[in-house]
Amino acid sequence: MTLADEAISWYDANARDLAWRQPETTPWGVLVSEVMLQQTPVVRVEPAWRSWMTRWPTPADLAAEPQSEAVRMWGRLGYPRRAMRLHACAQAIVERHGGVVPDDLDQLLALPGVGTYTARAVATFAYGQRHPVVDTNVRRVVCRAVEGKPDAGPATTAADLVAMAELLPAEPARAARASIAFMELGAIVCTARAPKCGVCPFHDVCAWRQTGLPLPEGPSRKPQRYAGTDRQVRGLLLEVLRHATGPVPRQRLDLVWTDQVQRARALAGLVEDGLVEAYGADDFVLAGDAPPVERQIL
DNA sequence: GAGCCGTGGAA
DNA sequence: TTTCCAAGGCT
Repeated sequence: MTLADEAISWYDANARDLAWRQPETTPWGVLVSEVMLQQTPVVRVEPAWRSWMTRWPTPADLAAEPQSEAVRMWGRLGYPRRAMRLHACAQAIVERHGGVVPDDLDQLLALPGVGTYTARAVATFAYGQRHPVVDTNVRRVVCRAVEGKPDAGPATTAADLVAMAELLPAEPARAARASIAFMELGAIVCTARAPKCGVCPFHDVCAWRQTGLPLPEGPSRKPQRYAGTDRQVRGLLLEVLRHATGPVPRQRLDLVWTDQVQRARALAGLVEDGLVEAYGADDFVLAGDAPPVERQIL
């Protein structure tokens, strides 16, 4: 039994029954799930994914609506630029690919919000192609089981893809299964903290385990604080604009944060990113939300 | 390549 | 309370 075989057997018996894993899920559904799962836990993604797919079952459905609706529907999943890019992605799919999610890796990579991981995930999980799919879970599992190190370094690069490629079965369908199995293993067994080695299918062959589960040496990555940062302020500003039905006066936005300098910087950043638009002299809206100016003046 | 980009739940 | 972490992407 290879590592991949072990992982697949374990996955067959232990995989979570997630909504986007149903056989009827479309490539668009897979793509939406992958974007939503970027840095957001499964438990929060599931209801959002269902709502999203019900409202916009195809890329064309989403592309036909303003970006602001995508950002609203995104709700509090976090990193709302993903909603903006997913909307742009839907438009690109309509314009470049006739509304069909492409199955070519390079064409996927060219889509907004689709990077190395997501492109490979869609090509593999939606189209059954044979590609190494390396996310943070796979990196951690391979790093521990194969290399015997407690945690993978910060950089995910070509080396990670090569390492995983060497573990993949030859047959595409099985290779895809191996990738999802490694991911699942990292998500629910070989977790970042308190790994459940007792139920791990790699228990007897894990290099990390055989060397005594050494702890990570030195300080891990820098703690990325949140409180008091521009990100928090952006979040507060966007939360107001998401719930607005019309242009929001600057004075209303002034209430969310006392530091005027930081507040202005955060708002300017949102505008520059394309999430927010100035409306008239002193109002703001979610980008794409602007009512016709004529109607406003009349 | 380091830093930035949201949010919430668990330890 | 604070810290850490969650299927990354982009500059």
